[in-house]
Amino acid sequence: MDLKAPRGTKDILPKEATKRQYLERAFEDLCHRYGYEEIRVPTFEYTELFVRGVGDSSDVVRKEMYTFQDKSDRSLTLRPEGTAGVVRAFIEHGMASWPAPLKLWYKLNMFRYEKMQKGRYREFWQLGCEVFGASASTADAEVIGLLDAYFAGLGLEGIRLEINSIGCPACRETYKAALRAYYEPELPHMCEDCQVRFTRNPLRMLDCKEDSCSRLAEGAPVQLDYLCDDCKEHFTLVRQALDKQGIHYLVNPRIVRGLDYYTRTVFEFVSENVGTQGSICGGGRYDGLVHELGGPDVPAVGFAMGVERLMLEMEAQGITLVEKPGPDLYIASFSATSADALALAASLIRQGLSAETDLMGRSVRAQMKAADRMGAGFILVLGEEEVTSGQGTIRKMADGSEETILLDAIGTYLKENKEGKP
RNA sequence: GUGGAAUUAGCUCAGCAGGUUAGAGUGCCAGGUUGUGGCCCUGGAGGUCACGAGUUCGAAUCUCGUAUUCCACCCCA
Repeated sequence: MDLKAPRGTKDILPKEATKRQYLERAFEDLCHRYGYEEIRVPTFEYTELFVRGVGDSSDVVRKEMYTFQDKSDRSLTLRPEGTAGVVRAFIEHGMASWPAPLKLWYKLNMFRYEKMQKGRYREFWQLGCEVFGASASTADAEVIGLLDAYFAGLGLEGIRLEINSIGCPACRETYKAALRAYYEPELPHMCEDCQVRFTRNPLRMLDCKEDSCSRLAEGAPVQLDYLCDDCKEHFTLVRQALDKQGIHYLVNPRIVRGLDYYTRTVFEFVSENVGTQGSICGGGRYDGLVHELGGPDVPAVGFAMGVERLMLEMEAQGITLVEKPGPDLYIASFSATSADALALAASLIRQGLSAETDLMGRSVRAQMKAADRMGAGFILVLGEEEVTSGQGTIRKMADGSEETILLDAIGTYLKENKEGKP
């Protein structure tokens, strides 16, 4: 083998695909019951979209994008996240004139050029939701509630919800001023990066991992204390709406999301089981993004959840998902009757059942073993006798009981005797 | 981008003070009365010991490089 899947990518083999289908269907079903509709957007966009949307001060844009030139020399980028593309589509198709609110969900693969680690890949999948047009706190609380319901429905426990408010552009300025006032006297003792951050974006000083800087950060003022009245009220109402749904959360004033477009509410669902950082899902409100990308002034809130991390969490909590069910009937045959067996299987499948036959030319004994291994509900040996007489013996694999049956009646018989039917 | 660890059959791993044809479990295939499963028994296929150099009479075992994965930073899903 000299060719491998590219670094950071992986094949999703049938066993894992089955698990993913389960998670995805549960999500889709829940979204539909909440009134969300699916949207699919292109795998790549013009690079400019992400630079303007996600923000050129974010790590994602600065060093993690898969960017390339196409044959007409346009710069394109494989999407590193979903929101920017969805917002672009929202604007491009005039969705602001659609009945509001517009509630969308998506299932998309994302691409980020990063160093590999557990729960971190260069191609990964996200399930997400976006709500456009609703500025009310209940929209924030709805998407969070949807996630809470999703995790609960999967049987997951102990995933911690952390929320914060980072205010609107107006109160963020007030906060930046407070930060600068706090840091200014200490500036000479801080690292070079922070000297630059001080003027460009003091918020990032809070993130600095230099010992001296991080010690200072502990005593730094917190955005929550500098919210304007509107933002403060919004945050209070979000919390109340969460309380009424019985959702537990932790206010974490230190949550600083990695993408630049967030306003007011930001939140994360975190766990100890999915790698160093533990974030399974992140989201928040982004009231300014649609306008910033050239659209009307439409508020929005949403989230994205990492499917691979979700799967790690499921595994860590010991939640096993149902395996692929075996066929309702396995029809064993001989070389002389293999085509008859195939025809019988095809007929049953057209009746809505599942059936398989041997494609390997194996002995009946080997076919029995195969049927058992794949978890077939019933088995029927179809030899020349059976084909001639039009009847055969059907055996229930679970207990070995057998019945003589007309071949024409098998469909009806199986429907009446399948698992789950009395 | 910085540092550390790992890499032997499909999978999980043993082997290594360097020495003839590289092992186990599991999985896979076949057989155990010519038309019958789950247990059990027997046999078989499957590895250029990640790749490439080097040291050596001789390397899966030592050294260096490359790749991949994992872990810690960084950051995010």
